[in-house]
Amino acid sequence: MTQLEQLLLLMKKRGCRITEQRKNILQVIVASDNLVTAGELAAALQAKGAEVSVDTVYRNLNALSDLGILYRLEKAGGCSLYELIAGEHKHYLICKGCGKREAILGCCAEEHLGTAAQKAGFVVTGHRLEFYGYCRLCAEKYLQGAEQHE
Amino acid sequence: MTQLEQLLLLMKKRGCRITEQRKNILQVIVASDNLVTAGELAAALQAKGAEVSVDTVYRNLNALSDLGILYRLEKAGGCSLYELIAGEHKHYLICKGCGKREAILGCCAEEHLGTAAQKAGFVVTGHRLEFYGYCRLCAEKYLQGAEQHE
DNA sequence: ATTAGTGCAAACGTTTTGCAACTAG
DNA sequence: CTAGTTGCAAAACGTTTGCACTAAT
Repeated sequence: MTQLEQLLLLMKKRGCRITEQRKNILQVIVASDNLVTAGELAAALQAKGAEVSVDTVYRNLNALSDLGILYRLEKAGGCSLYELIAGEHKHYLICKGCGKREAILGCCAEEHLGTAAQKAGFVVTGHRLEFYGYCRLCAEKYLQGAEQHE
Repeated sequence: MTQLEQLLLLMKKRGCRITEQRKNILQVIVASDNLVTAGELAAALQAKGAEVSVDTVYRNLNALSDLGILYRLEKAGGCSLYELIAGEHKHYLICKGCGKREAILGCCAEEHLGTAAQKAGFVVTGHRLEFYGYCRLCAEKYLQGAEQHE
């Protein structure tokens, strides 16, 4: 069973109907290394010849997020990233030059939880850790010794 | 010398003119625990009787970010948080119930850098670590044992 | 046949921009 | 004086929503 079939089955189990649009959307997500923005998704669908309106894209991304199938990661400029929750916990290197994302393994954040967070009576439901910078290719173009907190 | 005076001096040094609007904007930021959204800032300015148009607020927030005086933290729904870079490195607990932010001290992210990031030829210029959840008060309202990756 | 899902179009809220008037230096 | 800054208005952007229509079950 392919990953796509698995996802469709999961949606069906949760009471969702399987439409052509949903097949196409999930197919593109899977083909995009399980990580896309709404814009990329819409463009990929169009390139693919699959007619899916923008609002349907958003509605499905939200539905999939609500179902816990996608994880929504808000990004600069309001272009959220949507990632298939494949079970493993990931964080990203995000290139400020070309926008490329690269997953990094492991997570150092859990240790933090024991300390300040719970001490403040705060119930932590999730977290987010991203590194910003320049990938190998973009570093050549942009390197000027500048360093910013971001 | 107050923090406000320091900031104004810093802007002047960078070739910026000191206007009434800028004084007011910086004053509100300092008074807001060095952390505001554009919306909060505009509201606080109005409440204060300082007439500053929205676009001026945004232009200045961006200018201050470009100058490296403010750090812009993008948030869900496009309501960015702007934080004075006071030298110290901070991360936040962000309440999904009331939107309250609470700073947490220390940072575990640096250790991560040595590993995957640089190994991938990635030049890291900054990072971001936030914890999401519910503060003591909101936890009472929202607690249903639900846990989401976010 | 029933109801979830779709496309259209129009709206939303945040943020950005062109332009003419203003003002700090 | 003059370049930087402002306010206005209008637009851009990503995203959401109401509605009638379509299609999956």
